[in-house]
Amino acid sequence: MTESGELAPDRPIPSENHLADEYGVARLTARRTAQELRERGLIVTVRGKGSFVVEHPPTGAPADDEDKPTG
Amino acid sequence: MTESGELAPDRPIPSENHLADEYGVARLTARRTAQELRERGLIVTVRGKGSFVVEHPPTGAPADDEDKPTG
Amino acid sequence: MTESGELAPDRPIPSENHLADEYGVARLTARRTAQELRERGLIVTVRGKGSFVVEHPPTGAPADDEDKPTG
Amino acid sequence: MTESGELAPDRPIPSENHLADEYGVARLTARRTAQELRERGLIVTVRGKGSFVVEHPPTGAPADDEDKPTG
DNA sequence: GTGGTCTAGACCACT
DNA sequence: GTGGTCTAGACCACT
Repeated sequence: MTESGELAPDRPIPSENHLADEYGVARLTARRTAQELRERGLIVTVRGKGSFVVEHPPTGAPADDEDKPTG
Repeated sequence: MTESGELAPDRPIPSENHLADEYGVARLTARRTAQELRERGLIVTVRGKGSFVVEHPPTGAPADDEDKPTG
Repeated sequence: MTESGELAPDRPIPSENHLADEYGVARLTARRTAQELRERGLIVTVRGKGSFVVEHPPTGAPADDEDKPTG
Repeated sequence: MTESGELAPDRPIPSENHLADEYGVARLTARRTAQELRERGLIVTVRGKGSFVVEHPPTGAPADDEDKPTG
């Protein structure tokens, strides 16, 4: 999983500035990408620290969409 | 008034380092909190000594917002 | 008035990142400088836009230090 | 020169807090030690960064004691 | 051993 | 692509 520059668990992903710089995109674009990964549960973000790959990502239940069943 | 962890007049509040440690935040964040208490007149800060609770804090007139009524 | 690098009214001053880079200081330090100019009424700051020189700055009456003479 | 835990050129020396912790002395004591090394030209200190060992320390001319001869 | 201020660098809110 | 705020951690001023 880490052979071709992919991300490893418990390692910080490159910062928003770095990603923006690296891929020649706007910081907002980098931010949106991180936001999407976060919503999918693939990374967790800590203010002032960075974003980190989660070890066991969920298989399809984003935090914001979950619906507690009444029964 | 001091039974449940509340602050007592003329007693130093926990230091910035202690508060940062206690609440798991950076020292700068703890400093900002102290700064707010200072602006509200609730504590006074002495360099090299600590911050102290004032005995008779203002009842609702922060330095920048005060409005002297005419009547 | 703008010949030797001085600031012009209604023009943004260099960004915090630029100033930090220019003078070799941390961004927080550049921010503190801007904060002082703001408190003196020399610039106004708009989030996401920048800081701008005011046209008619106060002539010497900072909010906290002003002393109305009786005579 | 680096065999028994001694300091290496261009490497930061342990911080004041670390030294104080390591040797069980007060921070003030650690600070005074660093100050003496600084006065002897053995280390240079950068605010917010740390103190660094100089490569070619002077052989006996501390910065504060030097006397410019008039002749 | 406290509060004061700095470096470095991260994400956040907004335009 | 700006200003806002945070983490982490260094030395400084003072008592």
